[in-house]
Amino acid sequence: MNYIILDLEWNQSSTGQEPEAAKLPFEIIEIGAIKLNQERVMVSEFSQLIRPTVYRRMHRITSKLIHMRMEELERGKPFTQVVEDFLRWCGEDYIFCTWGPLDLTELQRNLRYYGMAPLSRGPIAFLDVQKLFSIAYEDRKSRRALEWAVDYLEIKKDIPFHRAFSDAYYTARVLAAIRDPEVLKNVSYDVFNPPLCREEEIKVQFDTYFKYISRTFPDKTAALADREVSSSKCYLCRRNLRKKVKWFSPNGRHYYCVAYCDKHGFLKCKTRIRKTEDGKVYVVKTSRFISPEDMEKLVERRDHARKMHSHSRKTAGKGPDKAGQTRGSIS
DNA sequence: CCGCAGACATGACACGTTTC
DNA sequence: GAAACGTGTCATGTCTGCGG
Repeated sequence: MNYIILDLEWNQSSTGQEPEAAKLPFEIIEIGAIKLNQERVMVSEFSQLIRPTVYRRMHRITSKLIHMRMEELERGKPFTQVVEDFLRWCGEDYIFCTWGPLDLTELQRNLRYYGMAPLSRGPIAFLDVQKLFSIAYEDRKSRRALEWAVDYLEIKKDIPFHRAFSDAYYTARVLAAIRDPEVLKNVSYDVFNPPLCREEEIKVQFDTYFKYISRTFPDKTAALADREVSSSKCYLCRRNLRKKVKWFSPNGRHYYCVAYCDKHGFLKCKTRIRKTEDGKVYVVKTSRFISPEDMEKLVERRDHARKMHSHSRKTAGKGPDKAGQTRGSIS
């Protein structure tokens, strides 16, 4: 399997007034890519400018960043042709790799705008090299700028940043620098097209956690009522577990619970509600085993939310409530 | 019935980080 | 500038139980 390291440059409305802005907030103006083989050795490259059809002026911040002028883009080819060439160049057996989670979403949005065939019916597995860098060299959570990672790894900066090809090139260098093959197993999913039915749902086991991306539901209540969403299952035993800490939410967007498995210990589930473009919702649930200490920390976090809540009630008199601690009603 | 709180919900922000 | 994501705080609500 090859690695296709993809980077896009895009432009946006300079006024924010264009009616197209709702359909196409970002217009892709350049595609750059590097192909690595199975051994992560560079075997091919792709670089193409795109002649814009929507935004005829370069946004001032964009132009400052990518050092490109509209006149240069006139030499570009139409988006549809460039994408066709690009996908042909990609070949058959590959996985997309990008710096950060945005590029595949914007690529698909542009494809849809031009009425082209979608890359996929549902979610697309890809490697977010920005995330892999964090897993390999930092705390798994931080997200660094590409140049930061290049400096950290002492990769020679022989071409300027912020052009599609050069950023794809540097991203490929960072990917190739990651030694531990286990890190590459941390695949991400672009959910521009969420799963529409049970069969399309994503269930993946990673080294230290399990990820579930649900099909879409009409609303949040329906999503939280679903058995698969609300369950706390040991992903090693495949058994449903009894909850020690029931579902609670410190902020209304994330939900947590802790269950206990006789064989594997405390299992923490974290559920995030995501909105789709057409107003539906889907759920991303991750499960991981935690230590008894971390279990205590989570309980404290719940109780802290409770305390903050009641404290604000007291100090504010008849006034407003604070963030509650169990915003959901997952059973 | 009213007033008062606590518990439970939820949306609107602000901040900090990244992408272009 | 605009968008996305995570985190946290603030400003609104509703529901329920208790005492009067």
